[in-house]
Amino acid sequence: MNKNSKSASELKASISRVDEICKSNNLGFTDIRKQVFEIIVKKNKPIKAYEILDEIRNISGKPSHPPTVYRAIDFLIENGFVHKLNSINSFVGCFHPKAHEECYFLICKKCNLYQECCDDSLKDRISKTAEHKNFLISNTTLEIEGHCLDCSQK
Amino acid sequence: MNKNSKSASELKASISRVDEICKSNNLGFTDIRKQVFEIIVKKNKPIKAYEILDEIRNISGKPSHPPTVYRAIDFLIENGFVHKLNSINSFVGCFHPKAHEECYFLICKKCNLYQECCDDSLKDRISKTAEHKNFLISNTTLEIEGHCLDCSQK
DNA sequence: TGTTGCAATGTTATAACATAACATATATTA
DNA sequence: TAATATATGTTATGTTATAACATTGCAACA
Repeated sequence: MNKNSKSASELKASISRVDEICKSNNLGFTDIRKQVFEIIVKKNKPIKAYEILDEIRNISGKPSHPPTVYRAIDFLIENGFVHKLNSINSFVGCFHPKAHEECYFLICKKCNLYQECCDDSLKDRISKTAEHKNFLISNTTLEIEGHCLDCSQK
Repeated sequence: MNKNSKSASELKASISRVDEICKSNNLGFTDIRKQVFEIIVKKNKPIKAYEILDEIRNISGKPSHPPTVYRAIDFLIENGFVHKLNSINSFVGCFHPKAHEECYFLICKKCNLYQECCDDSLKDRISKTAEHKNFLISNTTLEIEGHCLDCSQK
């Protein structure tokens, strides 16, 4: 058992949390969206759209197409359940949806593990700079690539 | 005349600065690399690889292929003359090559203008957090999308 | 003065990532 | 039940990027 796999209960909790949010916000957490979310969260590493597509095909045995996956991803991102890592064209689940707007990521190039972080002082620093330049932020990408402790020791 | 265009002298200065750096570091600033750099700098907005390719084809009248452009871009990025904006798959010239390792970008979604910024306190904040998590940074992507003053007033 | 080695470029093909456009289904409700 | 809205299916294609191998040009040096 891989150290990155989430326990069944963590996984279930994560899904039901999103389920709750959708219910109370009147968002359709459809089967496809749920399945895509589950695949992303289960992997617990950045996953690519076409990997998700393959998973779906394997699971269902039926044909499935890119737009299906991208639409589900769009929904999940729009509602803060998933983030896109632009530097590696991959997606990760968000473990505290609606709890923040901005976050940043540490991504290990070797083992591919990532950490999602929130840091108010960093967030403040960024907004202050933007403000100072009279810039109105709509979204921020902050991705730090490198090596995690384990991998840098090897 | 567009407010974003660089004056001929600024452009020339930018190119000769890179030229100098290449000479003193024994890097081959070949015709193609120079041409790609010039196209990027001249545009003064984020430019896409295939736009560069089109430019080259227009200028030379000869066939030209993606690898040509991507190789030149790789060289320019490796040596800090150009940055990639991951959030919009585009490239921008760096106006203070070798003067820094990390920088961040404000990108206006409307007019597509960008600002490159260096902010030591922000940089410190980021390295401290990474350090705290025993993470060894190799490169950072920090891109802020939104609206610049002009565009948010319109 | 070959010829060897290397860095850069040319060329073909294809991989990887993402969306447009239109058809169909499903659910709600006027 | 017709109208509307939301979601999904399907085909095709657009966009971004690289693999793989051939060729060129030039410098080192035997």
